[in-house]
Amino acid sequence: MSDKSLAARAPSGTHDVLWPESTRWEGLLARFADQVERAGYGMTHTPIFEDVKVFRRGIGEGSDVVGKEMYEFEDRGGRTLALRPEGTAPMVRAFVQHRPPLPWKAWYATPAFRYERPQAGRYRQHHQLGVEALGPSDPDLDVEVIGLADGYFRSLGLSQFTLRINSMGDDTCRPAYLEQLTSYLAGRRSELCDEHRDRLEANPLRALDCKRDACRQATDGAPGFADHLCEDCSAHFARVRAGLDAQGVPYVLDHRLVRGFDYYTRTTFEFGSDALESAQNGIGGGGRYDGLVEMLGGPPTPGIGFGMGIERILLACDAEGVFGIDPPVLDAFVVDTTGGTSARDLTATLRANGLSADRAFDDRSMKAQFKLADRSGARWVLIVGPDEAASGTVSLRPLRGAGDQQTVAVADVVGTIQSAMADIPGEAPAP
RNA sequence: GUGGCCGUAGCUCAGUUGGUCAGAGCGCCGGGUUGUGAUCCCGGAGGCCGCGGGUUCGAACCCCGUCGGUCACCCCA
Repeated sequence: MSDKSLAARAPSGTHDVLWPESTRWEGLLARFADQVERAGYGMTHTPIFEDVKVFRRGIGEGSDVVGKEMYEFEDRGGRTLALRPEGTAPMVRAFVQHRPPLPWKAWYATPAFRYERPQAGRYRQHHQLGVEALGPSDPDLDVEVIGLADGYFRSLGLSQFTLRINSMGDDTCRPAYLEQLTSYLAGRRSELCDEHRDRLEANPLRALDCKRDACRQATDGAPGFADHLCEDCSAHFARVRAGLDAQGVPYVLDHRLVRGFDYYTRTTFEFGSDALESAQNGIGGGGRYDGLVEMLGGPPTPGIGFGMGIERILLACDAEGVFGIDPPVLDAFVVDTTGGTSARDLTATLRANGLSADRAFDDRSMKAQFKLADRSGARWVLIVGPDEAASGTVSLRPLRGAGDQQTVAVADVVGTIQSAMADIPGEAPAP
């Protein structure tokens, strides 16, 4: 009995990742782990939900994410929890709780939840990869973190993306800048779009990032943060840019770059795909958050990190035609037309000897079994028909590449395949 | 959350101002004379046309609602 009112589909804004698409996810993860671990970052797991205060205090009450996008709920014990809307605050909370030695360099892969109107590239449950580096205030660390993101994207084959960077100053220079910006905008209050006219005092920075023409024009001559940094912030930012230049990491300065979380200080950056038509083209972003550890109850500890969205990276890869799905690969596929017992035992033997092997079930026709063998990407098909069964042999037929079909004794099957594979560079089975 | 567009077999889609229109390609399954896939040929299974109401003699095609997708805004990964 089917029940159409019970829609058998994932909730709005969520999605399943089936094979073989999932192989891309695995590849993405493996590549990321390889790159950041070579830079000294260690994999870190934190809970998928936290006390809601971790996000309220960390990301900021005024942010859209906290204000209207959190999956907040009360558990049976009356605790108010929230599914993590991003990765940094939980990581910093874990740091404050455990106080690992500095510098603490960690990476994560996690789902993130935000209640937004779904769109292509924007999901209510999406997945992020990221790193956090706590301890040093050294601008060279900024360069390292940004460079890791840039290098990772390039290693996937992506090239059509733009890195934008800005500095948002610190407690020393930000108040003065905000004052200047506010008074500048106040003078042009009537030119701003409705929304930002109302929010001018609450969050003047937002107007800089507005896409409407009205705000665009009104803010064209607005003072840029980069020109109003204090001495320390200015020197820091200069060193970051020099480092990126030295490492050949291309970027553009963007004084309109305003990130949505309250915890950012000094360096902020965003990677946007130029291959994606959609407005949802941000594939990664991050920045320094020198005050966040304190906000979450820890000792003054600078930090910087980035997060990137797996779904959007994949969309960008599709748009650029890179990092495609690897075809399935199997060492052997057993075709058995004698009832299946040979297939049963042969696959077990092959697997026990480190080879990958599969077979058909339900006693299908030889033609059907061969089609499955072909689809499996198997290098060899092991055929067991009446003749082989009677003589205790197996016919070994290469499905891909050169070679003739040969008949070998059952006892020699594993050895024959292993030695054949040893002749092919890079295809030797795991010991 | 606001506004626009869309929702037909597993996938991509065609369906004439509502009346044999429930279809195609791909995929899947089976067969092509008794042991060999990816090509080719033949055949087959699968949709109450997202769901629920309404209008009508009659709706996949019209109206309302709802769910989902998508685009822009918002915001971000």
